[in-house]
Amino acid sequence: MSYCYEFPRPALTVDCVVFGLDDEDLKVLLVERGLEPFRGQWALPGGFVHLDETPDEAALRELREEAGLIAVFLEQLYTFGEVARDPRERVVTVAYYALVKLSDHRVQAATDASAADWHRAARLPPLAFDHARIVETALKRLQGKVRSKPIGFELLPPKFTLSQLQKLYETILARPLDKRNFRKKILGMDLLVELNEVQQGVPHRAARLYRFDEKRYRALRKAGFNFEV
Amino acid sequence: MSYCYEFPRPALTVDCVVFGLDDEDLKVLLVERGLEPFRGQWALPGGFVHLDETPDEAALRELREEAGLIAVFLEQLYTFGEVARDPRERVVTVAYYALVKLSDHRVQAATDASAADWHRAARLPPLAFDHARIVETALKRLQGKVRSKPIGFELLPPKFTLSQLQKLYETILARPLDKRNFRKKILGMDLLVELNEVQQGVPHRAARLYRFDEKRYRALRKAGFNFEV
DNA sequence: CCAAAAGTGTTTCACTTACACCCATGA
DNA sequence: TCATGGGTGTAAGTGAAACACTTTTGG
Repeated sequence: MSYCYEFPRPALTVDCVVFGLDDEDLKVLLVERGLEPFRGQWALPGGFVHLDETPDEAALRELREEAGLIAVFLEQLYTFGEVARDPRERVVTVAYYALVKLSDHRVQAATDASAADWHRAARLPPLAFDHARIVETALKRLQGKVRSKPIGFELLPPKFTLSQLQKLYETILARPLDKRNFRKKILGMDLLVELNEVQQGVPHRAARLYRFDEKRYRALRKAGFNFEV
Repeated sequence: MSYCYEFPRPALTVDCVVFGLDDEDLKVLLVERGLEPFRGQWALPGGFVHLDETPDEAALRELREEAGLIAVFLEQLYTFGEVARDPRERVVTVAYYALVKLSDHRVQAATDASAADWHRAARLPPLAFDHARIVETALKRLQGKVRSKPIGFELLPPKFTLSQLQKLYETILARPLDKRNFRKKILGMDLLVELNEVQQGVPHRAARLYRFDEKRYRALRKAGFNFEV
């Protein structure tokens, strides 16, 4: 069976830049290509948009199929449509970026990708297609968004310390922040719940744990509050 | 002749939200549909992405063909891909927004649209497809962008008064601004060149004319300057 | 007791906001 | 001379940035 149209159509795909954060760095999830072109090279997880799904759904599905990831923060990034971005044929891709808690997800390389692994966002290997440019765009977007929306919490475990949070911002924004000013600002927003728990297993004074108060954020935002770091 | 593929493909289109500003209001360019579906209804200018052009190029081409517009500010907005957004078949559209100087462009209704006209952005007629949602998204984006980038000037004639500029921001942001503070802030940015000319043909004191200094903006931006209204 | 990170306030400066009157011009 | 918008400065408040030492804990 084949599908025929009066005019030629570009193929439509999705590609996902999945960010995770570990103790050292901001990471990006890459899969090793099993097929030509760019066989053996690293690429973003992604694939074709089916007729019965939206691009959003296609992105979620690909993340599930290629990396076993579910229920992550996902946002459309940009649509890349250079005529020659795929050497085989005309392919337009809707790019997404996603945030996952690395603490949850040890990635299992899944069915249609031969391997999936996390790479330091700051030092990625050469990527297939125009994926390097997509990652670059995603990083910029993340840097902007993380300052104006509390999406950074998607990268942390549910309970975290203020130092972890600060390090997150320092890592993503690639600049140091003042500890006292940071804590003042964050705590002043009244978005964190102070837990009666402390960090475990550290070889020094244990820090207090906090959690992000999602409901409170929604309430404040309704009342005109604007998150800004 | 027809084009056959192993798997079915969504059609890919572009749609443009073109903003213009006249003495009263922010306007959006709409075309009247000559064909089913939604025949006779207003819609955004747009059309199919050809195989030999990028979505950006397709958007520029459609603007030229449908409205006789050229060389405008154009930026990709978002890709809309709801499965049922077109009742005929699966169509994914890459939406753009554009800014034009209404002073230049009296729109000529062009070839493949039966009519094109400007409508108040705040009170649009019912639109075909999901175009109302696209316009809504474009308006929000414009409101954000106009504050963080000096794109508002694209809506004004090359020479303009500070009152015109202020009115532009008040119109787009839909809130009043303080005259003295506005002038202080804008002039303090050192982005406007004070011309030795004044407004003509007004029945009261003529205001001084300014122009936006594009080169200066690029230089300042390189040096870390951030436009913010 | 030492190393390592946690936790904590104050001052300074820049920027934002609020606010009201006189001026120039054409009709 | 009148109506209409053009043009101007100051004071108060708010938020950002700079900055260093003490505390707690495990090893």
